[in-house]
Amino acid sequence: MISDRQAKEREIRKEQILESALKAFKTSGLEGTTMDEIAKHADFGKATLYYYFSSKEEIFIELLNRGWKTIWESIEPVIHDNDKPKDAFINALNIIGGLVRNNQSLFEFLFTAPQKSPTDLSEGKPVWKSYQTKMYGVFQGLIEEGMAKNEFPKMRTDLLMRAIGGLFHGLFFLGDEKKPMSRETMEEFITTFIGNYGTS
Amino acid sequence: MISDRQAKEREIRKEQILESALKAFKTSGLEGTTMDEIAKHADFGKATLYYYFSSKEEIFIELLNRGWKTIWESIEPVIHDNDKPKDAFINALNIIGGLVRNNQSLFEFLFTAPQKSPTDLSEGKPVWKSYQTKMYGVFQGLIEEGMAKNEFPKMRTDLLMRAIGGLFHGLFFLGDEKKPMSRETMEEFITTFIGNYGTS
DNA sequence: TTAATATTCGAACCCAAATTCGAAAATTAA
DNA sequence: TTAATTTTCGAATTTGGGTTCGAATATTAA
Repeated sequence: MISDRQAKEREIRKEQILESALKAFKTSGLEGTTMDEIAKHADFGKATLYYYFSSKEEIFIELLNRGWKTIWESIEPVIHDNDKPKDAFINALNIIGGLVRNNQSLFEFLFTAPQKSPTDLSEGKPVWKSYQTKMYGVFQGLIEEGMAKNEFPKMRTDLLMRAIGGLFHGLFFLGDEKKPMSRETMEEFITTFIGNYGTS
Repeated sequence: MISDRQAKEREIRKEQILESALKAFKTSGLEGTTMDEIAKHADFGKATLYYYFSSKEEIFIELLNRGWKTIWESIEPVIHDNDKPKDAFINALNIIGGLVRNNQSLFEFLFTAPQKSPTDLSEGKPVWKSYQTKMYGVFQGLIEEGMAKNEFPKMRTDLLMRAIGGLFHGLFFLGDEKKPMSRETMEEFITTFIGNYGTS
């Protein structure tokens, strides 16, 4: 037995825990955060966390899964709305930029944490990885089309990917201030570096 | 009493340990690496590590100190060898690129690890931080000069710094392959994105 | 060869943090 | 109101991993 409302409340509590984990991550890093810390933020007893998640790892996996799902579902529908690959590409970046702006901590976690996860003991690729892979695939495709149409400078696709990825990452996550970056600023930067988008 | 050769041997063993720590870091991340792991790589007993370093933290601090010192000392002498700030800037990047190419793991550690160090319990800024600060200062100066001379696109200095930093980072450290990047490729990329360096 | 010193390491020790237990409290169903 | 179920958490328990101890072993000095 489990009423509809109950399920909803349970979900809310899960989210509360996830947010708390994020706060903790922001100050203590991935390995550094403790269950106590999370519990404190969430205003639950430590033991209660285990009623909702089976382990600390599961909490972070869940954050990754939800986060990457969000990214993918925001990107996917608009990816083919443009004739020009470069437009599609920049739109997609802008969308992600919007998400980041809305929840800086979450996306910093998404883009930073999975680098060195000793978390690879689990079976099979985790869900979030597949979203990430799909996204990279789309971007790579757009770049290749874009190059074919001379909308991008011609260079090794993977390297251009890296460059743009690094650029994006630098804009949002480097530096001390970590102030959110306006859409205009970001767009200006990306286009400045990538080429003359919008000035045709 | 401690003979000259003895001191030298001791230094060699320290380096052996530092290298091992780096290997361990590469697979397990900063918090993830254990003293056992390091000891295994270094082919020493765990306890022996404490004969050479007083703690695990000290090992990584030492890596940071030596690494950033190397960077600074490679950059510093050539930073004023050019009339054009942009030339100086790109030269400096190339120099760092060369270092990275030579010891990818070390520099990945240098540029990645210090993000979230719960290691800030120690007294005063660590030595490496000062080198890092000096380096950023120099780069910032070059960018400002460069902008004044219209060698760089005019935009907020700090943002341009981030962008270039991200670009660099992306080129060397993003992607799965992590193949070293040739000087030519890197130079081509940086100049493609930053402007028309070399094609004047 | 012997004494002093430097180096190594297996075996504790210790502690922080993840996880589990068992029982209370709160909520829902009857 | 009572029984069943869901939720909470304080108090163990366990575990992994950093650090220390004390005794060997190796090296250097005399």
